[in-house]
Amino acid sequence: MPQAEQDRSVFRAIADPTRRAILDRLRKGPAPVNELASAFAQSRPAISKHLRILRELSVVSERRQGRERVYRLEPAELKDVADWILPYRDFWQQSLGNLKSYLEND
Amino acid sequence: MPQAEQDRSVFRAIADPTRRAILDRLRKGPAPVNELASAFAQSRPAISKHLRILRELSVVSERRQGRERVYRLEPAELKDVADWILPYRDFWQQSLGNLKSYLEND
DNA sequence: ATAATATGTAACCGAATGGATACGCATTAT
DNA sequence: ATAATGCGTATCCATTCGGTTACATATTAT
Repeated sequence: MPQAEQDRSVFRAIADPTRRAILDRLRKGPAPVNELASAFAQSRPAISKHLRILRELSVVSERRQGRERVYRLEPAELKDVADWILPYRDFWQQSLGNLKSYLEND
Repeated sequence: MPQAEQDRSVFRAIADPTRRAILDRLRKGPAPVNELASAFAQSRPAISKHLRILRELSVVSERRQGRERVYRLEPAELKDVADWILPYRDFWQQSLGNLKSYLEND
């Protein structure tokens, strides 16, 4: 039986906590690899692999500057996540509403 | 060297497309396992395993009803995802703004 | 009582994941 | 010209993942 078709969506990209931390860092502005890697206990090649995944999913872009590679956040693809989560918002707002009326009517 | 500490966050839960589809289905209302499983080509035990992961992360709850187990969406934990994605929204709104002014001023 | 139904779990398996180390290749410094 | 720096890639390895089939257990139907 064939495996489930590879899920190369941005949901996989943000499943890893290291990659989320990289993205969080890049929100403050572009950064070269060594700076990104210095924030983690892992080896630099490990960070390179994470960056590659983020690159391939277009969540970050890279531009060469001298011998450095400066990475920049490209959040457009993250919109898929925001769009997916959106309808669920109604649910926990509704739950909050239920709690509110429960507290008020009791 | 120890492996990365297990990421048992809801981000892992929604990384799998089958689990996202289960959650999407449950937005329409609670459902027993067989009904959930009938939507997929996979075996029922495979779905049971997905449900277990969602259960352990409190993204769904289960109540026994006769010999069925009815699963219900518990979206509170999904708020972590919504909270995480929120600051990125500013970025793509900003990008849209840049595009808009580019189009207008050219 | 027995059979059928609904579902979870155990055991197993191949592929993917995330890490490490070793190496190669540009680019910059000396 | 040579050394040092920055970073990607190749290879390897253990663990996790997502699937399967076989089985166990509880509930309902006959």
